[in-house]
Amino acid sequence: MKKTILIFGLLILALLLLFQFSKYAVISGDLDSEFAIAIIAVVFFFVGVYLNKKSLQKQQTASEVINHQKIKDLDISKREYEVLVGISEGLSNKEIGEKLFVSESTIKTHVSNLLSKLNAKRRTQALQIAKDLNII
Amino acid sequence: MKKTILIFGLLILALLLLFQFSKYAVISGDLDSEFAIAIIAVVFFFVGVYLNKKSLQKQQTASEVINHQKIKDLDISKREYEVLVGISEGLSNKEIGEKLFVSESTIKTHVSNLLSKLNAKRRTQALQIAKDLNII
DNA sequence: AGTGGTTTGGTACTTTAGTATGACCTATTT
DNA sequence: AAATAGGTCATACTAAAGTACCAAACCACT
Repeated sequence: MKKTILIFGLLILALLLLFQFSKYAVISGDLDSEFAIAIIAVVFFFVGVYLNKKSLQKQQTASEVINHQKIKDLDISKREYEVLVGISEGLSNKEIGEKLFVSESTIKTHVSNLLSKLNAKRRTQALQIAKDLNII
Repeated sequence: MKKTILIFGLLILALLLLFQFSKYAVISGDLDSEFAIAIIAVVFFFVGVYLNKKSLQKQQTASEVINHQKIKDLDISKREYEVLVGISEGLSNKEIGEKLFVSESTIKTHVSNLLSKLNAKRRTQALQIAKDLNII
């Protein structure tokens, strides 16, 4: 938040400087007035694009970026998370085992632990919960 | 696509008119030059915001709106789709049956048909495929 | 060197999921 | 009226998924 305010302040300052600079450049005859206006138009156009992108980005991060902190809070280990990813790819326990080079038994253990940590009864429910928590 | 080009054309035209108008307004003394520049800056700022929003919207609609046509193409019936939604909510066959007021057997039939229509081996894979096709 | 957490893996078991098949009912279409 | 498509349900079966419990190996850390 503080960072945002700082960036905004600097931006406004820069724009005012550009404004004043182009005004004096035109007065002193170094710059064509139409050209100066065109520069200002282009600059403000991109400022609009930039600010809009920034504000939209923030809305997205809330629902699309995975929440690593939540994973830690739930005590989900790296291996368990890899298994969760395998589940989300629609793989069977056997296929996940082949992907991670371990036995199906191991995957079953991980899945079972994962389900209790996510408070889910089935792998499909685990997916739904994981999506809700933005950890997948 | 044609609509987009039309809007862009009209936009550029309007901007050029604004440009010319403000220039003559300044020359004729009806308008202060700094004020005119400020108007242009503001207008271009919002043009930037608008265009950016438009372009980002299109990227989202492609991946977030469900594709009803695809559902028809895959011959997925209303009931089967309801079952698919149940699966995506992490429900068991029995729970889906209770939700839709039919027996578990019926759900099993629907699921089985759904899997073959989606070319999936498991319900989790069906979810992954359904998301890929934007039908869920 | 021992402790704790993770990973691995097995056995034995219960529960869901999924397949195959057949049957019946009901709209809709031909 | 007969065919068609969708929905319903059952039985019987196979295949996954999931639970419980145990045990060994590994790594990081003190």
